[in-house]
Amino acid sequence: MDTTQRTEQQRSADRRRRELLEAADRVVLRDGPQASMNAIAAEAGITKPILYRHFGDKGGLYAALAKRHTDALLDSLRAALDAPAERRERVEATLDTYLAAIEARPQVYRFLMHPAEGSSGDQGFDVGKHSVPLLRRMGEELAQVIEDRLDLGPGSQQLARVWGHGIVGMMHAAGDWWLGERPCSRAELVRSLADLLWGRLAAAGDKMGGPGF
Amino acid sequence: MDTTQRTEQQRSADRRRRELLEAADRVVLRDGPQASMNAIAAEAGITKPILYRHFGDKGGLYAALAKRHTDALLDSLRAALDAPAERRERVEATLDTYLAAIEARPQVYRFLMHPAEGSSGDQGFDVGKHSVPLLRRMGEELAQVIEDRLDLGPGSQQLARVWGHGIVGMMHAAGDWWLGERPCSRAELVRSLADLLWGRLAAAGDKMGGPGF
DNA sequence: AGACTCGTGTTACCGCTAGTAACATGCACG
DNA sequence: CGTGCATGTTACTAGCGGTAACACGAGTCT
Repeated sequence: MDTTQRTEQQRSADRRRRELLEAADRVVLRDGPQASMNAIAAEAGITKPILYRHFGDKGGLYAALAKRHTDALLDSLRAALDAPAERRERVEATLDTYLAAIEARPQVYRFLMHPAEGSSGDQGFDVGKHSVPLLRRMGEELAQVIEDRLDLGPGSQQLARVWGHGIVGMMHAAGDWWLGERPCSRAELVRSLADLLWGRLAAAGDKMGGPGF
Repeated sequence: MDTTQRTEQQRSADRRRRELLEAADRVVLRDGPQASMNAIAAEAGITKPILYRHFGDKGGLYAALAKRHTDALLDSLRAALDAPAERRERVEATLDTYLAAIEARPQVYRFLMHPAEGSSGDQGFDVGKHSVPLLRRMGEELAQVIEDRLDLGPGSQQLARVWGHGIVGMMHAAGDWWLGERPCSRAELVRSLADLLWGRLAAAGDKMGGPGF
């Protein structure tokens, strides 16, 4: 009875937890990254302390919420990355998948990327410790794929990690800028970025005299 | 006399403004991005409303403070970008300059990159509107250099802008990750990133059967 | 001289936030 | 029946960004 009861309660708690996360999701979709704990609690039809009992603090709620979307996005990216096609096509598909995701749900994207966690405490503040986990996870994941699939010679592991984080950062910054200004279509952006990764920067000729950029 | 008086007052106000900015600088260096207006006012030996009379709101103070460091960093980057050397060397010098800067003053860097402006208001929240200005400025600047110096054929302006923001994002993300984990020396990181930009990703061979990444 | 303005500074407050303590209620187990 | 235990509430703290209202000193006009 003890174990059954326990699982029963556990399941109930998990269900409640999921409900709360969905409510939080709705609020974030509506209000963006500044969604307050009060607003989320109200949306869920309860009050703050319950939220805190479930998630500890705002960071905990943020982490749980972020994990959902991050996992979902990473699944899509993995699928694009593992599709049966040429390397260039895969890269383009992956870029396009990411860009389509941030285009479809910009509010969620903002929440994930710019949590705006400026609260008290955190006096020590180790640099990079509170950095956005989505970018890091994408970077590490991509690094793994690169290392697994590419023959990079000696020092391949470190090279792959640098590239993983670098490419993810490129995708992120370009996407952020593109989302704000919409200077071109998604396909054009994808193609331009892939061209950059394919070495067109180094291959391009100088425009005028002297050594070009 | 009116004009003289006016300039006198203006100079006095400017001096005070600079003093306040330096105090803010000190606090940010000490407390990181969560530096509060109260703390900055206390450091400057005054109280909050004066700060607000000078800078309007926290965003104004942030903007003024950011402009200083951003301008300084951009000057360094321009210098590295304009040095008389081969393209690859310039790229490496620029990357190294940026990384050296964030390595030397990580707190300031965090303040510039992650301002954590989560306050009230801003209900509308247009995506990308409040994005980090340093990254954008660096991206635009780099885009200009690329467009000026490289022969990219048709659509060169858009391509240059995409690349500018993409490269800056790559540099930023890789630098952020590197600063947190320190997995290698600065020189190694610079070399790896330059290799990425030079197309080694596309040139690398597959490791096992089937089409590689 | 006296009144008037203006920049500089203060205290005391508002509304908001994250987070918590203390108290109430329902429900299963001995 | 009473005893835990989870769930829920109200009411609070401390601190934030931001502001209104008041006070003082210096220069100016009549």
